[in-house]
Amino acid sequence: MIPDRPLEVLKAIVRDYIASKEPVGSKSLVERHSFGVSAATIRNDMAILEEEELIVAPHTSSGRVPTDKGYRMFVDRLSEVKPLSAAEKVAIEGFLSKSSDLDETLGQTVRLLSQLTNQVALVQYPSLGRASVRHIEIISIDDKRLLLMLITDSGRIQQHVLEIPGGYETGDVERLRNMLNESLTGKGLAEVSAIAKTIAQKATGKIKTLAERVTPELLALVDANSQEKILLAGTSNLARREGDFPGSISPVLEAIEEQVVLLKLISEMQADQHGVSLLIGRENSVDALSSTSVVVSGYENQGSEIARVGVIGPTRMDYSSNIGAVRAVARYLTKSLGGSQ
Amino acid sequence: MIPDRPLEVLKAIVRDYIASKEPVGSKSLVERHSFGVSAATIRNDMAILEEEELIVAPHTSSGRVPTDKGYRMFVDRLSEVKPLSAAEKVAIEGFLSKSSDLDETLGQTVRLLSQLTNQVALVQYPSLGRASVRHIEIISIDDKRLLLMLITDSGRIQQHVLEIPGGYETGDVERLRNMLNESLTGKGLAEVSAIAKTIAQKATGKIKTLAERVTPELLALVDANSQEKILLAGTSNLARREGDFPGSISPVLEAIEEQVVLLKLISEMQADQHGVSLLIGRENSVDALSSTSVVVSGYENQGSEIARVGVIGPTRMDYSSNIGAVRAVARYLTKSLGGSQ
DNA sequence: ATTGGCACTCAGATCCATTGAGTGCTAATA
DNA sequence: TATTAGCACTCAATGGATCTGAGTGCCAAT
Repeated sequence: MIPDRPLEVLKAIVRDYIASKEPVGSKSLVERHSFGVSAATIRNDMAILEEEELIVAPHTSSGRVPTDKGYRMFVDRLSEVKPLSAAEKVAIEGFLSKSSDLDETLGQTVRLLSQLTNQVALVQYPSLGRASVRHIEIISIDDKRLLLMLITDSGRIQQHVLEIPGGYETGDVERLRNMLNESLTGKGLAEVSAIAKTIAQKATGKIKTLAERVTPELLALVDANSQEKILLAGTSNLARREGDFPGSISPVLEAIEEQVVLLKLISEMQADQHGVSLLIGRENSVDALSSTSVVVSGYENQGSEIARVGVIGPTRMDYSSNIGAVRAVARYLTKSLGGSQ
Repeated sequence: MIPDRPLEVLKAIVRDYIASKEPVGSKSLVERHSFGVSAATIRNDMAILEEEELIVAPHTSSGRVPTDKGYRMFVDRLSEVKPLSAAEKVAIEGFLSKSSDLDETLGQTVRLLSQLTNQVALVQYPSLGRASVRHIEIISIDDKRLLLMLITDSGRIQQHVLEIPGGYETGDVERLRNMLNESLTGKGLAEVSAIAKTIAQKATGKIKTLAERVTPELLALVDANSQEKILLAGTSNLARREGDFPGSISPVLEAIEEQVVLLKLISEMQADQHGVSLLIGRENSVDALSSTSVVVSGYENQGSEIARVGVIGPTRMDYSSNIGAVRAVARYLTKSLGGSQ
């Protein structure tokens, strides 16, 4: 319904605004781009865009600035994902091919992504919800303490130290471990709860009391710790973009530090056609983040999405590049996990 | 050499400046404090302080502001550590008595400290350097991968997943584990390198090749990963103090994100009489941190300091409270570790 | 050693005129 | 009907100019 040229104008406005931080006016627009029409015509087009709430003027008779809706239109219909440069690809390959350890891989990924985009990068740990048990380990640290570990098929390792009354021998612990592994390996985390209880019942004597001490902790690992977890990097990149935030950046930083909020945000996002999903400005429900945009993509293991990775930055960000970088990093991460997990 | 009253004046200047953010002048000084002398006399005293470079005037004929040297004098000779309120003590007790898991304890500690002080809090992981091996664990994740773990007597757990050629049985792995534990448990980390090599030599057949694969990784855990590690919390507290930094806060945030720099900083600090040590402003060598101060204290396990905990904030901070909070948290942390490690 | 008095300084607030990028509208044009 | 040139108008930003007041340094008197 909106004719073509006005849309082209919108595209130009978004690009110029991203580049210059200044509201862009009709004159500078015809100078920088060759529309083949006069500034007056562009002004007419801009009137249409303003009518549609795609752009807005910060004050009467100043240049225009894209609205959230304008950015949305831009990314959905007007922009192309910018492919990474060769150098960037090399950087990614080099970074991610190093390790087979999940913690390290994710840590590197998030740092890489923040460098690539100059934004705050985030990566979500594979959620325990859909994972299954690969291995359970119980280690005697000394006669009064055990280290309980849960390794899932996504490679995530959870551990917890717990205290027990003395008097157990290595054999006891080992027997319990074997029992747990036999019945739980391969099972989905959701099933662990029920199964673990029957184990505690089946056991006898010393082992039973030990099992009664251990299984609640195991459930706690599955349950309480199945709270998702997020890794952040490059927080200072936000501060560098200080001018892009009205007032102070401190509420923004606070909101980002609040993992729960972030997690809710990124898990509710639905991937679009590119496998990348984004929230622009007030599209998210967190007030403090009303002038930020979030770009995330899922990464996979064994063919299904296990968690998400992305960046968060000012609404006025370079969407083309950031979408490209997030998508690429997500792919490489998937590849890197698939190779070794 | 500096008479008493001028020092009292310095004390008042520091306090007023911390409270008001405004350079403080002679008149407001006599109003707020009862020195029993006139403003003119205070001015004379201030001239002495300025002579000694303890205070400075931002511009001719404005109020005075403490210099780094002035703050130093204040904390060393003029201020008392402010004891925590009862409520704060309760908060600390409640927080730290929960868990016996090192990761959790440190994570809680750093968040607690940042809330208590409204500053950026940091806690250093127990350094591996002085620690000894409590336990080594090798777990078969599947037939091609092992999880190698190193648990030290400070409670720190390091882990790494490594790939091995197939064809090993559980027994092989177990045997190697036992060998490693027998020779390494209780040994200092510095000795691990030498001992591990002899083990690889002593072993035979399958075990030998396995050992040859595993020991380098074990050394890597000890060595490369004995890079110290720091946990941060409350970064947004810095942003809230934005006005306290000349120019932008972003270089400050960058410097703080740079763990290496921070680590160097806090490990070089020497504890003073209170068990707390601090760097004020340019006393530290990092340029970006020239308008921040760092307050740290060591925490102990088995009677000797294993790492440090503290806060970092603007030079214009409330030293009395922050020193109190850091000291208290360090003590409780020591207690908490002593109880369960 | 302390004080009242006084001239002096200077950052910051307030006011005002100027500037210029940018707009909306209208009437002419293709 | 779409485009354009022209023009009056708006308003943020800029740059003096002026005023104000907190604060100083110094000196002579106590």
